[in-house]
Amino acid sequence: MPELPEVETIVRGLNKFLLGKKILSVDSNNPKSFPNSQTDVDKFLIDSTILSITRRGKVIIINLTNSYSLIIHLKMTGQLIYRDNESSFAGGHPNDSLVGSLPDKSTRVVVKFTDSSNLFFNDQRKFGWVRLLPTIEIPNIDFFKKLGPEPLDTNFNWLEFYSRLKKRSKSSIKPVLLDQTIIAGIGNIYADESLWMSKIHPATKVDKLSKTKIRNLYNNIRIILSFSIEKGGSTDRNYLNAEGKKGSYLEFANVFRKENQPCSRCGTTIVKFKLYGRGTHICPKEQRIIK
DNA sequence: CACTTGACCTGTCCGC
DNA sequence: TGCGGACAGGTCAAGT
Repeated sequence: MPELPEVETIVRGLNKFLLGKKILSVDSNNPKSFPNSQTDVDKFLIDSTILSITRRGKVIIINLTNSYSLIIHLKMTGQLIYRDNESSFAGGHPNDSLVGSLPDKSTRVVVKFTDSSNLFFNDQRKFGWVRLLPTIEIPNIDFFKKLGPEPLDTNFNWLEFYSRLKKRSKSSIKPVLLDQTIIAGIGNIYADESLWMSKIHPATKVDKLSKTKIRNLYNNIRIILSFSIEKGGSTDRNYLNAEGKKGSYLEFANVFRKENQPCSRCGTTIVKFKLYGRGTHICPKEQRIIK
């Protein structure tokens, strides 16, 4: 589900609400969603305080005052929703949200704070997870050790993007963009959107792309991710921000979920097909495979 | 090794 | 209305 802009939006929201809150309890009904034991919870979570909340790729990191952290991967359908008390959901337009009162049947983990506010981890498909780690060990876990650079980092320049892509010169560009070890944070929506903007067919082999094309793709990835953050991310089905509200990027999307609609640049009908198991959207006129 | 497919889950939608 | 199948924003593991 959530890609970089959605996760970034959630992290910004959590930073508004959670800093300085003290944990009263953590409960889970599914060991896959939260594998740590009650002993760990008692020892490392109860009475600790939220120090900071950050993001790396699509992973959320909640740092606690006792040198432990909660790391959270939302995968396809995960949500992290803050409620300051049970009645707070009464406000807000129904169209702004996809959830009613919490917890509900998709709730996998509940973090209660001493001021009676709650953080709910909802996850329909149970792919996502929350886990507790010593803060200092985070960079050492496999996922983070292998994770590629942040596309919006000011130190990440197009030449680095170019050299990282070249490590996969024989494979198609789309699965390379989705490979988190090459570049962090891009998922199916923003891969399709950036390839459309760059007029590149997603099945084009990396070694068929010119330096100019790759530089252009690098620029477009950064433009699209930044723009989506401004719009609060994309709500396709399940995504909600920390306040339980939708993002509006898809109203501005050019190809994702736009099949059978005209291309905004040339009017050709947008086509959807399956590529390496992922739904893929292109303008068939402008995005051609270079042989 | 590098690429590709299936598995992990639940829910919804679409066609018959 | 019921039922089967396809599909869904992500990653792994296991094939080839």
